[in-house]
Amino acid sequence: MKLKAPATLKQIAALAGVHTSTVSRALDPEKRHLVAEDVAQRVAELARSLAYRPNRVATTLKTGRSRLIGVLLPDIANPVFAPILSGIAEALATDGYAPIVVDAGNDASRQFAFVENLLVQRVEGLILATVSSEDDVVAHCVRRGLPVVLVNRSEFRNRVSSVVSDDERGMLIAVDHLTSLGHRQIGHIAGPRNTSTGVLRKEGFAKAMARHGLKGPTEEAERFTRDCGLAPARALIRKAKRLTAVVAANDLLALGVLDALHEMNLRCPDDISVVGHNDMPLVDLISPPLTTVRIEHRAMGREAAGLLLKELGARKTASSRLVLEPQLIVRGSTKAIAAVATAGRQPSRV
Amino acid sequence: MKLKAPATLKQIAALAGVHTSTVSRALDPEKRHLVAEDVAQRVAELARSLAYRPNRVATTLKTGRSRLIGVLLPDIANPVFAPILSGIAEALATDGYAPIVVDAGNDASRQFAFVENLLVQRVEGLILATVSSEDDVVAHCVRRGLPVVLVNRSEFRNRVSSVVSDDERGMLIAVDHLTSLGHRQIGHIAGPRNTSTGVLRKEGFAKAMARHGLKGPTEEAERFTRDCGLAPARALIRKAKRLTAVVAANDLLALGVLDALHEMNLRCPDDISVVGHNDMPLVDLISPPLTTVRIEHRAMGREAAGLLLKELGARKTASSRLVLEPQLIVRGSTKAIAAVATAGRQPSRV
DNA sequence: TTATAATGTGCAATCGATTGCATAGGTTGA
DNA sequence: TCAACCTATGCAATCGATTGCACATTATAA
Repeated sequence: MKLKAPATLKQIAALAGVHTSTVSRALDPEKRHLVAEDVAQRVAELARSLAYRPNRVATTLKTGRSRLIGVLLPDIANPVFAPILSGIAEALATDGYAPIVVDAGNDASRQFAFVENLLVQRVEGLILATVSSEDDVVAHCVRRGLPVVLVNRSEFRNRVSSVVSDDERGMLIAVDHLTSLGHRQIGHIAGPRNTSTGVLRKEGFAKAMARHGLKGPTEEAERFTRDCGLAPARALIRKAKRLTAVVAANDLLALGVLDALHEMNLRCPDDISVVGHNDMPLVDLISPPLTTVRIEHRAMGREAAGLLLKELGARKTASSRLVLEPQLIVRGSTKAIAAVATAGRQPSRV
Repeated sequence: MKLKAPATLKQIAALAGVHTSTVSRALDPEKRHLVAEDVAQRVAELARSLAYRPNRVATTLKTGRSRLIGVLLPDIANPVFAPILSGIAEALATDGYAPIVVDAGNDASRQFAFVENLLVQRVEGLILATVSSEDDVVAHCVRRGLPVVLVNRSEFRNRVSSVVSDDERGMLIAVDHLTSLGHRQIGHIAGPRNTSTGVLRKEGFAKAMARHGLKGPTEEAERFTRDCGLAPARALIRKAKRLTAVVAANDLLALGVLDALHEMNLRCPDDISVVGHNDMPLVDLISPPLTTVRIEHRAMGREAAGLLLKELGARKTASSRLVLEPQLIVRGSTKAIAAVATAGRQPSRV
């Protein structure tokens, strides 16, 4: 298949009877004033009638600006990334940029390969949703001077900018919600310790509990998946006999908790209340509908893209950190403790 | 921020003491034989030590091949597109291609703008998941000679290649499942009539019913969303008093049906069985777990990308149409009719 | 009127890689 | 020994747009 070749500067120049450089200037809003008004008009008219679009590839070659941004996701199939991506694409589009999306997985060496590939495409910057706490990919980009913004997760060393949810605050409102319902024996299923979200939420949980003079048991999940939530949930419930509530580090882990409860013949929320994190699609539909901490993923993506664009424009920018406010969404998986007591938790526990 | 400039052919040439053209040939597997063995070795060695990567932009400018494929999605946030995208990315990567993803919405004029934007980036082809039955974007691409493959949805005029699920068959297995459970009063919530999936599944439903000598009422949803499923579901249930099952044109609509049942104090599956379509993530988790027709979206994406790559290679290809086999996934939202009768449907309906 | 400044255009190099053509050696055969 | 032929390499144009510099023309000031 052969594309109909689009118009070039040269053709317009020939038709207008001027040099290509004049055409180039006439069509660049920043340089239009260098060109006589009548010529500019004529050229603009011609360009319009020929449906001229500058060849972005040629422009990129000359100027080094590709107007492409690489986006690395750890797992496209994870529903939280869809709105992030959507927000990124939206924000980039306003400046004529477009994202190249890569489903890079969690494996560092594969990620390197993908980053190399993106660099070959001459992306101007990277948005990473993949970082672990000490990320080599980030180090690599910093070394090469490639602008990077982290989204959703962040690094501990603040080498680059990031846009994240306030993880500690998220845990605080979750714990406050539970205590206000009378819960005191609250456990936590933490995310992997090599992710900022895993660590910060765990710390946030501990701090929030401390504010109420409480201390709750914690079990760590290996990864943020439903399956990986099952084992730690079992362990948690078995160890802490008097537990009345569990806060999970994200919704998928919360689903794992529900699986564990089911397995152990415990009811949610009658025996144990459960709180998730993210408010991903469909968690309002499960049984019981999940009480969770909502994160504005779309806004997060938008902000991350905006930040990156800003950094592309600036010569040098201090890395900044944007923290979004989470919001508690109360649904059916949490319930007042009074009810728990009368609902006869002990019997069902043997 | 400034990038450390990567190595160029010229630098390697200088170091190797040969001309750039020799370096170019030495590094191109197809042309390596034109170059003396020792020189080729030396150049390859040098290239490796400098971590040389050809500047794709320059190559594109010269050869016209960008190795980028544009992907137009109607709605990134819809969970079915994640695996499609993932499959596309995977298949493209094997040939060194990468996707540029655009969340183009359903609005035709916006879609045009996005396509223009992609053309400016010199994408070599397009994968559209957006098409409506008579799609102007397709017409536009065909006119410009841009290779296009449709995925998930197709056109009625077979102007371009497509990869879709066998929609009729999907409805057949859904209806067969229900009839085997004893259902005879089965309704259908159809998708929008400007999508192939909407129309074909509706037809498939009618045909499947006819095979059993049945005829079922149908209501059409305006769009494939949970919200848009609510109203037609209400209407359907109100009109067809003796309905015992509903087949929805996709999972989101099925969720709308569940919402409607809930609202009307009907139970699923005890009062009414519900079947969805797509088997999108998490529908196994809702209450009741959704019986649905599974489509291999990932494979669909992979095949579509493969098809496009094949067409890029060929001079001229007849448009082909790849139809994938769907599979019924039986879960908790469907139940034998006998149980329905004894479960006392009439009372709860008053 | 002449020197000076301002304005509008053109020239040509450049970004980095590719490729048809030319050519310098070297080989072969008669 | 010389023509005919290979082989390996270099030369230079090219893709399309951008941009510093130079030049020509006109406007302004003295």
